Amino acid sequence: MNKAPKRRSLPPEARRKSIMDAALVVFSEKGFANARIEDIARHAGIGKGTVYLYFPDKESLFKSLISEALGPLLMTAHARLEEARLPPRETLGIFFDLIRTEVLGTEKRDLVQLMAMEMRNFPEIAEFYHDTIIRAGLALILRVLERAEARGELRSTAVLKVPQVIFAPALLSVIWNANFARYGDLDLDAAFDFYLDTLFKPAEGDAP
Amino acid sequence: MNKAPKRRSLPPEARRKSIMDAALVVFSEKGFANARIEDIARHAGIGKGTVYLYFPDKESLFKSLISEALGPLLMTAHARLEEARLPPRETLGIFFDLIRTEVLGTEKRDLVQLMAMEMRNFPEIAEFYHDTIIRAGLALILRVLERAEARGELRSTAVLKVPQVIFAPALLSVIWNANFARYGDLDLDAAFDFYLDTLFKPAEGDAP
Amino acid sequence: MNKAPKRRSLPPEARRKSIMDAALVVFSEKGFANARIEDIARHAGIGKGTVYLYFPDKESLFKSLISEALGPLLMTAHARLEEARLPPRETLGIFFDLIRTEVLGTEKRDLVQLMAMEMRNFPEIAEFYHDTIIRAGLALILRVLERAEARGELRSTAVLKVPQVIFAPALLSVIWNANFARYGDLDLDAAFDFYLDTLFKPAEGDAP
Amino acid sequence: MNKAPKRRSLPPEARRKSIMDAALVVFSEKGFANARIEDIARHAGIGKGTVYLYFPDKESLFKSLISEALGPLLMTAHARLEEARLPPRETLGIFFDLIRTEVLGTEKRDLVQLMAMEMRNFPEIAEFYHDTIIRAGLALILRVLERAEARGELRSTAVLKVPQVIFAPALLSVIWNANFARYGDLDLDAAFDFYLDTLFKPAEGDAP
DNA sequence: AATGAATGAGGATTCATTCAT
DNA sequence: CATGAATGAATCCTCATTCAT
Repeated sequence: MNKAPKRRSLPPEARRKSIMDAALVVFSEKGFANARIEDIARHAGIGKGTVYLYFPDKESLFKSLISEALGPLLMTAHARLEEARLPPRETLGIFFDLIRTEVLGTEKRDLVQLMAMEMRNFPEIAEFYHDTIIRAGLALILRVLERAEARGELRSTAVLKVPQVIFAPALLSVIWNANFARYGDLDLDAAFDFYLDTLFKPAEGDAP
Repeated sequence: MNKAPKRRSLPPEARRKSIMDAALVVFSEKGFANARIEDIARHAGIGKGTVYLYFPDKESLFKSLISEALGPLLMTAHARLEEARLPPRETLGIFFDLIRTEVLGTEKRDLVQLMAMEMRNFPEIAEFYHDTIIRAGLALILRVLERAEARGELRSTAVLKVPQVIFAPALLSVIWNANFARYGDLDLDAAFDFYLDTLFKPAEGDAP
Repeated sequence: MNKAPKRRSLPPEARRKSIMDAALVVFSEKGFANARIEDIARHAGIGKGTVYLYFPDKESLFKSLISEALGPLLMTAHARLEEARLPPRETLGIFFDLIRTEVLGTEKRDLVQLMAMEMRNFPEIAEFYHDTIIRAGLALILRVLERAEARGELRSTAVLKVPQVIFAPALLSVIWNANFARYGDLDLDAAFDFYLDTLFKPAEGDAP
Repeated sequence: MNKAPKRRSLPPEARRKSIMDAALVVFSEKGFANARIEDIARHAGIGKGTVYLYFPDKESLFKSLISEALGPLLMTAHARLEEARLPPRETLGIFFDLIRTEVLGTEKRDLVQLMAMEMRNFPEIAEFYHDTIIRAGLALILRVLERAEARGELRSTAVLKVPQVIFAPALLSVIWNANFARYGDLDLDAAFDFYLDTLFKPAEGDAP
């Protein structure tokens, strides 16, 4: 005569994943402070208490979300860009494509937006993100730019002092779409094209 | 049923201002949700209840902060840029200077950061900001870019489809400095130089 | 060069009265707990602090209101009823008339309603009211009823055990009109007629 | 960011009931405005927050209290009086008995007192109460009185214009006992007897 | 393991009261 | 005398967290 039919579906790792998926949705929509654990649980189709079997508290859930999802990001990029020894312009083109398809085109976009919103409140996240992703990403980009400079293809050396600016359009896009989508989307392709068009001189030997 | 010490002082407008100043500090540091009215009051050197003599509630205080400080921003820019019929590149240079000195160099920087953080939670603010500042700002920039294009000075016409990208470095700077300042400031001058260098062709008749 | 034009109109006793008038209005409308001192002050056309020059606190104001207005009530009645040695039925008729014109027809009606509402929260008021008004009023009525009984005019001696019931229609009227006036007023005249018609037998020697 | 002991126990409907019981006690004692949710919780032997699991806010709790307890009141009366086609005097006698045993003799008495106190502040309650109870009650009584009149048993037809007066002794009793019990209870039996004795003529054919 | 009822710390807001002007 | 800006105690309500089932 069992009364509570105790669901027992997902294996633990999958359950953990489904909670993080739900958390991404809810945190993205409301921000950390306004997201209620109960909402996340409901989204994941589980009870409130269950969340605490997988994460010690709300903050941990949030931090896990950020680090586990954004961590692997650069791996791919790095590998793919380093191996192919393409001309800088093509390399950057591929990089932009990666950003577009691997981040902005997926729900990871929401994570980036979340980070921009909440980093201020979670310095450890900022630190983790900086040490793990930013630093490596900037180094990666910087190497490409320096190669371009070495080949005399860089139109302005100023960019070597702010490699971060390469990420500006992506950041802009995330923030714009999160807040102003209803007034018209931002044309990300145009933004990337603009960068590619202006950053590099035409390939050697092209028309003057 | 209460006691109550006392303290008379500031004229009402000054008091209101001092509350908004304190609010900017506290909201910037903690974000809207984590800022306690009592903190703001203490920062302003007044009692909790006094805040409510000047603002009906926490949200109003926040919104007033945003709208009263950012509202007048574009006025100046617009006036100054339109009157001076300078070449596009110079015009944009002045514009960047304005951003640097009037926004990023002042505490308004914190407001922009606050907006980027909280707009998601306050759609009315996003709307107000879009209608009041963004739209006008984009139109302003677009006119400059189109003038440049008409003069054949634009290196890539792609930017005409995303005038927002002109603001990307400023946004990046705000977010970077808010979160990663301790890892080294972002070189905003270099970013602006980079834009100016690559956006425009050398003036007509210059050396090839 | 005076800046504040310091009003200085009413003499102190009149000022005190005007505050109590305002208090009656506001307390009646909102009840003690929901009435704000500031509302009362505004009603009286004075500043908030001025109220405290005449009453030490909100509760005192309320109590003064009750006791000073209801206190003198019975004086009149007593005097008028005792002196005129009319038959009981006429005496009670006059008494009902007094209630109608001196209480229910004036703003004192609101005071009675206020009392019915707030006595529970102010036992001292209940005590004062009981000792000052109720006891005397019941004694007065009881004497009339006993005179009627002595003359063999009382239809039921049960009323001698609950003289309070003589006041029931007045109380009912106050509460009904305070809460249900919009659904139609209560016919107070009919209620008093009903009492007079049923309480007493027809005068001695009348037709069977 | 919180701790939390525990305690499991009552089934939900019982828990809800226990909160309403506690609420009746506390609201009756202090009135709506002065009752603290925490007091009610403590009375019910539960934590503050638990109240909010069963009622969205203080006002809802109060309104539920009123409507759920007083709503069913008339059902009984109506049924019992209509079915038994007794003479008017007996019918009214039964009605008074019902009031005495079903209302004044139970804690519902406190509810009536609460209503008399708070209706002013909650017009919706007044409306609900009027539409649900009062109207039906008055119609019920009126029918009895009219039957009496048709049978020539009514001593004064004035009562047909204020059937509310039939409830006056009950109301008086509630208010008296709530406020002046310590000075001696009101003799409710005498009051009802008085009404029954005077309202109706002796049954037809009795001695003159 | 999973649940959700129960808890109480935390923070927004109100308003009686004081007192500098 | 009069004023109303300033104060902070008091209370409602939310929601992260716990734990009996």
